[in-house]
Amino acid sequence: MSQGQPLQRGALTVQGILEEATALADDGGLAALSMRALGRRLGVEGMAVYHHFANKEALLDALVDRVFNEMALPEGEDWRVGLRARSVSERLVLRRHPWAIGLVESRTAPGPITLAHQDHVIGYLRARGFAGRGSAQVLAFLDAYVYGFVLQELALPTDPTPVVDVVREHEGPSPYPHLDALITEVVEAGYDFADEFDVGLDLLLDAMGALRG
Amino acid sequence: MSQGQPLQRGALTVQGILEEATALADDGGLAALSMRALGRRLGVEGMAVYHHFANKEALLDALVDRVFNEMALPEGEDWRVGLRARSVSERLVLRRHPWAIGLVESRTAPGPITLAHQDHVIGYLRARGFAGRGSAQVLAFLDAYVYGFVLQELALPTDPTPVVDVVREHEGPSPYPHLDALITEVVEAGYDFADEFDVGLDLLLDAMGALRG
DNA sequence: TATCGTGCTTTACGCTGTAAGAGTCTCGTC
DNA sequence: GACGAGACTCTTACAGCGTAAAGCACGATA
Repeated sequence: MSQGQPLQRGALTVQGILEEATALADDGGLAALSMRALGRRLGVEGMAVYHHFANKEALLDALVDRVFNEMALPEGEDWRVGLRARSVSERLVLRRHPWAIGLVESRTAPGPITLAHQDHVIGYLRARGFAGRGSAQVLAFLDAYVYGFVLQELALPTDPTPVVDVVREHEGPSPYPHLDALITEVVEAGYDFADEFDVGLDLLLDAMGALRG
Repeated sequence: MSQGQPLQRGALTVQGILEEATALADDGGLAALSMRALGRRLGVEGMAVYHHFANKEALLDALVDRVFNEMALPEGEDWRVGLRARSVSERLVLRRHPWAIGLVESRTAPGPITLAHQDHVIGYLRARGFAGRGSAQVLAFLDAYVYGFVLQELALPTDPTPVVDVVREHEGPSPYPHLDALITEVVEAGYDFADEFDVGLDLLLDAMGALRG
């Protein structure tokens, strides 16, 4: 699967293609994942991939599905502990593959790995006192929080100084007085947005108790 | 701004371009928004747009920023009521422009409208007992929930029957027993995922009280 | 009237996904 | 061993993409 050297005939496998496609997207974003670039990386012409996937959409479907394989399943008796671990893992996986969350929006047919993952979580919750609808709600609300938080993290500039400059770049009264104050009080006091994930997660987990039984 | 008829020289404005670009993306998704298609809709060659926006990225930046104009700002004394109204509006706007949430991921420099919106919300929260960090947390957690929920809504198939078929399409024991049970108990009893938004939102708003003062 | 800048068009380049067809290699069967 | 059938890959081609560069036409200014 390494770059450049041509493969033996038949050495192109679905697994291998998915691995290289993931690596390609991880490195250069979704835009870098073209069929030709993927072929190049596999030591093959781009069109060769079409013998293993009907079209690019099918490849992307499989890619998204595969991401769920990396997410930890909830474990242990205490559902708060189990769900927290799963959510933490989910966030890390989505940060590792930033292209995945952008793809979710456009694909409406969950793959087998995704279904198996969700099936497991639902079963886990049902065994711990969450009734039918309650289990679905807990899964949906936690996922919503994780997806949304990661989305904000990805949109966060790696270097905040230009934004800070924009907020403060003015003469006379600031156009964004409250953001200005927030920067002074919080951001400049060593605030790390990533730390807030656990805070919000614990608040949400506490709230989920109301959906039990 | 209507389709087809050529414009007078100079009739192409930033506002007009943004309006048509939004309509184009609303209708056919982000993929339908090409510079040539946009020009066609404006009665102009695609390249003409480049006299008003440096490149497509700049256009997309402005599009995302403009979306924030449609979101209601929080109002009233009761912060729970004010925030709930804002979140409900935010969700509706994101559903109206499904392409917007996919764009957020890739743009790290918030525009002036976005900044003004956030500034207002932070000010609103500060005036109602949320200290520096607390106000930032409330905004982040609520947005995370709304973004993530809408993301799931957009990924939801408009017609769930094919997914139901996949879950149940088996001989012998179901590969997804808990999802199968969930469908029986909940989905087939007239479950509407959209209704869950308010449930989760109220739980989260209750939890936000802990960040006050 | 001559000049200039603005706003739009034209042309061109390298990229994209993928349809169609032409090889070529590997098998199972006789 | 010969042969037919598939499976697999490559080649070619097409329409569309973002956008650099240059050209053209008009209104305002000198």
